[in-house]
Amino acid sequence: MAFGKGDHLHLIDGSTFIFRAYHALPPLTRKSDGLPIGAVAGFCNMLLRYIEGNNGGTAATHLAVIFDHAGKTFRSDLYPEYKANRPPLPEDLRPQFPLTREATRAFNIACVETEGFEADDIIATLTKEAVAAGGDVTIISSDKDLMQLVGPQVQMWDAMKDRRIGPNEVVEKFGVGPERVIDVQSLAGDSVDNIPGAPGIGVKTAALLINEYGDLETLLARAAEIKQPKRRETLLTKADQIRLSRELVTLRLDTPLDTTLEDFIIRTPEPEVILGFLGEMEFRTLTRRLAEKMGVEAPVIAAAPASAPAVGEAPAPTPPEALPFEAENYACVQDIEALNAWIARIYEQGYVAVDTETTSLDEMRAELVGISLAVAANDACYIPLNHREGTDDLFGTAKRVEGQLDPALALEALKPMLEDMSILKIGQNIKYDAKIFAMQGVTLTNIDDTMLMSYALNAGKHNHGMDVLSEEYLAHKPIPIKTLLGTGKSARTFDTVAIEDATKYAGEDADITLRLWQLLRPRLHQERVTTVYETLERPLSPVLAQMEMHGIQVDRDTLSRMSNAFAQKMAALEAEIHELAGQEFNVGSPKQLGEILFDKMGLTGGKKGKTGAYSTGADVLEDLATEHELPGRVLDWRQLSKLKSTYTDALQDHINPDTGRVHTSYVQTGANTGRLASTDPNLQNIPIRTEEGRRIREAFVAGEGKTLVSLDYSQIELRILAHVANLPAMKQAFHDGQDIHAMTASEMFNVPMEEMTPEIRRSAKAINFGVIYGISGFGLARNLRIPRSEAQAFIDTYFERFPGIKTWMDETVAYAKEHKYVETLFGRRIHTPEIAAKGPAAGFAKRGAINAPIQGTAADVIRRAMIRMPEAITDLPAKMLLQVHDELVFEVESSAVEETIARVKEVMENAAMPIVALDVPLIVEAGTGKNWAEAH
DNA sequence: TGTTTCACG
DNA sequence: GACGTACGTGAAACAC
Repeated sequence: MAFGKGDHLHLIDGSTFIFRAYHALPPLTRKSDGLPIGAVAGFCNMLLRYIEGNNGGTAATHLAVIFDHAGKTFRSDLYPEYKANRPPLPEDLRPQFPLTREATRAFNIACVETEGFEADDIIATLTKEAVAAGGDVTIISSDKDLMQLVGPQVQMWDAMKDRRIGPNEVVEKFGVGPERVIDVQSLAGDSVDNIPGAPGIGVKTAALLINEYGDLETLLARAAEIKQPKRRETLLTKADQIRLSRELVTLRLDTPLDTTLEDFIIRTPEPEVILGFLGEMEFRTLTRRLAEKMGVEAPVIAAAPASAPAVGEAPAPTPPEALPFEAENYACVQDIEALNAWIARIYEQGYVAVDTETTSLDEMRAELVGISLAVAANDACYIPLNHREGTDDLFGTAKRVEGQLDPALALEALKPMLEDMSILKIGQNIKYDAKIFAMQGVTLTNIDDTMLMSYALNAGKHNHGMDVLSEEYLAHKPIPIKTLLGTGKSARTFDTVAIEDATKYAGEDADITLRLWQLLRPRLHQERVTTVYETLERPLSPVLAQMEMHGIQVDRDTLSRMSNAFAQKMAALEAEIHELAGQEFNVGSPKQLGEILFDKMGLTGGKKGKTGAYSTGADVLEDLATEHELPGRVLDWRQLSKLKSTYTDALQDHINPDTGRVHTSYVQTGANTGRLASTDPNLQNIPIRTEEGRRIREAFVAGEGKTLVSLDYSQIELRILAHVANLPAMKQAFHDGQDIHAMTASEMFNVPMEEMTPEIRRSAKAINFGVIYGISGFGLARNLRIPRSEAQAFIDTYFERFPGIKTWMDETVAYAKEHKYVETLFGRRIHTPEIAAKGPAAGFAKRGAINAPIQGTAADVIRRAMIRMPEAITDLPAKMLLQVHDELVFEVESSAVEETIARVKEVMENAAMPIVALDVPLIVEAGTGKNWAEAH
């Protein structure tokens, strides 16, 4: 295809990139052989940033990087002094030039240079060609010499300053439009390039003259008319010099080239090639970043020096030494000199394990008691800040323990290090510590989290708390916190722990964290889950921290009124139940209820399980409701009891007195599939399915002048199923925007869509969900309350009509059996150690293996959306507050609701891209209101 | 501390 | 052939 109208050529001025990179970065050298590579690193970084969208807001169809050729150019022949007073090339830059060419080619970008010409001439020639062909051009450079090329089809883009250069910017710079830039430059000359111009005339005067006379030739011809004697004299006597200058500054439009515009068509980089090159250069961060971008595993690169990691580079952990723990080795930091010495050591090393000790697990109410740091095994310290004497006086003001650093002073000293992007802060569940620090005005940046590493590595194998990890990986049982604080009613808070004990405990926590990091970091690579950790875990942690700290406003009065109403209704029901039972008993006790129902009243039903107690679950009571009035009343009572105790009562206790809001905690490692869990309180199970329960959502409100906006994925798990199991009929239905359950029903029962009844649709819906859960005849039968044989017949029909399902399920189970794990589309691994089990456990493991890739992929999708969200809405008065698996809730200034919805939708619907291109569209639906009931 | 129940996706 | 069973969570109350 010939280059032409509609095409857009981007020309990157390679020299600008190289010099900028060289001067912007410290003189980095390759670890293995000392080769200077700072400019190459910066160059690659800039190319990557360009690829990531720092391109002037215009997408290129064609792209090339243009370089200056080494050696003399035709300009030196014209004027030997041309560029003669340039400073010599730095020694360590010269060997990097060929490497930048190699880098460009490794990115699969065309690379152009021509002997005897400058990059600017090539750019000019290519620009002319592209314009003649009817295309558009963006020149990525800030070089003023290129401004003469700007025109209706040609713009420049200053990538460093993120600034477009069009005709207006040219006028700003030269006082004339692009077409007269050459004339002005010819007069004004250029000291950097050593172009003589007209002595005594600068850009200002030159522009003045050109604007007055129209162009350079006219000016020179009519120079005698100029009033100012000096200017007149100069123009008359230096006309030759000015014309020479014009030749020097005029870019050549006829540079010989052995490539054509078509050669510059955009090409995707080959992962092996570009990652190979970056690996060879030993650019670890860049390799990782690009590998993530391309959705492939980064190759392992030799360890970087532990002493001086490059900016933004996560240093490679040194191999762990199986040293026994020596708690008595931990230092207690009690003066500023000692603290500063630790900070200096951390700067030297480039990374540190951090842990905070506080008075509460609720970060929003916790007070900072102390901080521990570890730089190596057995090399840790504890900084006590707010330890108090154990005994409160009558006013609750216990005395501060002597010999502690002033907290403000200590934090002031630590803050620069904690906020320094070049120092890696390692934590175990570091979201907690980040929030504690945030309350102190310190923003923890550049973090690693051993808990999240374990989650990426081991989801499904074991939990990821420090105790488990320490025993699993370090064969060391940490000091139980119980031994310091006690349990139950007599439990103390950490601030009353003796500093000596606290030092051992806190020092150990930091020590363990550091050792875990040393072990787990390299395993991410070995187990091929670096991408999961880097793209789905590490960046989510700060996003969650922000959401949790914002919290959501909850109206206490609304809840309180509901509680009272529920209490009254419950009392009435209770009396009725006792009446029906003929005796008083604890309605909330399943055991007592079972005895009343089955022993006393003789209703039919069975015992259950190891405890031998009657089962009185909702399904059982619903069946019994046809025989007797009592079970129905109990169901009503239970519903109210649940709503009151779990929601209307408990939520009030969770309203933070300072903020008036409820701050949940998301557990990133809570669900093996990649889903989040929400605790203290759980805001992911606020009622909605019954009208009475749904009203609890009315208590979740937007602030003054704000609106709650809820956006949720429509049928995301079924869409993912359609994609992974490759179900053409279902994919088509999603493309057509059909009612998916009705479509399934129509397909299964041969009922035309127009004749669909709610009853048939309901069955199909149950089967659709059943499939996601690893369908079984028994389960479906119970759910639909139909005979098992009938349920099995449904399933058989389903598998017949959607043949991809069975194949996919079998393949998935086989994969799990072979690998002992399954994967989401994004590479998240969920281990299935039980898959080989015999007996009932086998069924569980099978269904889990089938469900995990679907639920997990959906979880990955919304995670990706959440990670991108802060930047997408950064300029809007909108805050992301809650996540409920397939729903995100925002609080937005009412005037910005529409814009927010548009932006959020965009991010959510495209969240799988570019790593995964689903065969079905992801659709997001939005709702708004003053409260969550209205918004959902 | 373990079990049962039930709220959500 | 029997086992038992829909997937993933958290919180509250009861029972021991």
